[in-house]
Amino acid sequence: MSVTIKDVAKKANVAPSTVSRVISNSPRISERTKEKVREAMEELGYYPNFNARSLANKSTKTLGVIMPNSANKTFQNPFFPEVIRGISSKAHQIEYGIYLNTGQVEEEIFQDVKNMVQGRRVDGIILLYSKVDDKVIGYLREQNFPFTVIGRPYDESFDDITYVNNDNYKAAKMVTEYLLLLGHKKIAFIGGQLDFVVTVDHLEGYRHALQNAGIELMDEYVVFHEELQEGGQEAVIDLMSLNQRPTALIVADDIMTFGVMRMLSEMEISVPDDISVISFNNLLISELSTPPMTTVDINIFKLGYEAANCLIEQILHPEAEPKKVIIPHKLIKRQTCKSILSRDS
Amino acid sequence: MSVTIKDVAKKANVAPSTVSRVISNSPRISERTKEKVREAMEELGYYPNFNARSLANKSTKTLGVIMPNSANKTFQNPFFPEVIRGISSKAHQIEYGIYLNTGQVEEEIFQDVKNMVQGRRVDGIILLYSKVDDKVIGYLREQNFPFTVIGRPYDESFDDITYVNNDNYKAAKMVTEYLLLLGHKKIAFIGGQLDFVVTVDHLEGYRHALQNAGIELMDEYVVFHEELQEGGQEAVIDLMSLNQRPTALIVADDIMTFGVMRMLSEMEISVPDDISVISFNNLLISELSTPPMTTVDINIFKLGYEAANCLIEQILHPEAEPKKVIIPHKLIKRQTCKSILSRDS
DNA sequence: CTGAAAGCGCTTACAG
DNA sequence: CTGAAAGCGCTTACAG
Repeated sequence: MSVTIKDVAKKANVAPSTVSRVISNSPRISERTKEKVREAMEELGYYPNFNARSLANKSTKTLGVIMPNSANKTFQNPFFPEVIRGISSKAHQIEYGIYLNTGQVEEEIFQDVKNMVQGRRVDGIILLYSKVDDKVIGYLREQNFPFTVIGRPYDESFDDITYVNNDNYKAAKMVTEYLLLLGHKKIAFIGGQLDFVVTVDHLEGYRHALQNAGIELMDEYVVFHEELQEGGQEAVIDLMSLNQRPTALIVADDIMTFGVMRMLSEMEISVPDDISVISFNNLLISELSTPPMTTVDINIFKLGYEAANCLIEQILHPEAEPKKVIIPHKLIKRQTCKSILSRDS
Repeated sequence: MSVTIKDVAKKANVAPSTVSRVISNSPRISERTKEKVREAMEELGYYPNFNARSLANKSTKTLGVIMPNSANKTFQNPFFPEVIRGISSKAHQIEYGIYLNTGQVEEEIFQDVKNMVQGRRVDGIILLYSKVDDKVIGYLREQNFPFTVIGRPYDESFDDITYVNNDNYKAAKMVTEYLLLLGHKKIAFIGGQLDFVVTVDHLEGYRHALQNAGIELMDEYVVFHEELQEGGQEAVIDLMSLNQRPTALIVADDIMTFGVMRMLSEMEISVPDDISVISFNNLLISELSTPPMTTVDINIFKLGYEAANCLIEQILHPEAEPKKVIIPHKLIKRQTCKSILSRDS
């Protein structure tokens, strides 16, 4: 029922193979014939069938995008629409599409990836998360299937993996140093899920900054929470119940910070007068907290864009060297951090 | 290089057609043969090639999901991950995949849709938005391609369109009535983009509620803003500059409410003591505002789930009647609305 | 219950 | 510069 290459061929009085060559704009076809064929295509409203093309070509022109498990509330983090916007922006440029995978649990995701890869449903894969000991990464490597991860693969020995990341270690270190400069010594750290590599990196940065400043790390000051929203609130309760309340909080994610600030406000602890808060990501809504939060911009859009870029490179040049791209971060000072130097002196 | 049906056939000593039947679990194949073939598949690590299957089958087992234009900041609304989670949940059940489209501008989206449809890249389409006079809807209708829209198609004459929606008119009416009951008479309305059908419906509900209460609608109390975040803030400035300041605000979306509350706080107008605020959507983060916002839960997940459900129905039974599914909404009372009856008496 | 053959709609050596 | 033919990896009437 759909118009095929044959219909066009008949109409234009050429062979189907010629039509095919016109579609791919082969230089071996004369301009006159091209004209003729294009007219026929126009008149008949011809559109190439994607599956036929993919089958013959062994190329799907689509990128697989794997989200973290959707059972987790992290899924609703506006981080994802924004990375996807970045990916999609690059993909569009070169006329690739996006096949989105959102499994509920890890095993489901793993099976989906297998199907995508072996079933040749996509030409390459972008992993939107990077977890400690992730089966998916292992599988993709052993299949030698093009993929890039957003974040850093946990295992250092995986130096053949292309990834796009922020320097999360450095960002966390910088943030801690910033608080130290403001006179804070009791700095707590509210991290995300411990099996995400980013959490590990943040923690390291925090640790080293304290160490360099000669401040002992207090275990009670370091907490991790799975659920973004509730997590932030529980963390605050824990920390504020301590004898030695922290004077500053480093929070893994802006959304979590909303929970943190809300809880603080319920306890009538004022930000930044009583406590400073700083977080990561600079989501669009992060400037809408009251007061607007100080956070680290990680350029989410670019993370996505570059990931797509690297993946395409790999697909086109499978033999090229793996790339490691670091997207710069930037401290966005707003109103949740305050110097306490005056207090002490 | 990949294992094909032929390889399996050879290994299992049967014809390729038999292997194909085993894959589709045809009842006409004996259990013994099935066993044998499955073993061979297992040993060889066979996975069906998706494109070949789609081509022969004329079915891609994938759902196209069209997002609103990504140039707009609405794109980052956590509404989208949540609908997608709903869609994806249903899709997974029946082993369908999701092909995600995110054009930057309307024309691009329109072209993409054409390619998806004509190129048979997907079996059906879910539109995640519903705009006044949308070309895409017109096109899909005329192509007689299966699709469902989340929201309500603008043109009433399009009664052949399947959609999943909230009763946004009723929700807005209820919200207004709730504020009236609390004693508010000066109620302002901060709507979203006027070319989204949901905005139109909200406005109608607001209007009728006021009318029923015998309160004249003041034009200055009705504002619309495109950009979610800045929009909310500008709106507040406009409204608070009026001689007759409103005592209550109805805001189109929770994210916008963050902007609204932030601005109010800067003006040292206290919520809910000086002004009540109520909004729509009940995003996860909506309970993290300070104070936590009163909002209308629209069950975003279910909106997505049902949309996928309806679409699948259409794909499987093209002749079935179009469906109109209304997902119930629910007022979530938190802490941004306050009765002002005491004041007056 | 199973096989041989044609077909899905393209692409691409091979020939001329 | 163009065409005829084989092939991509499946499915599905048709036969037996």
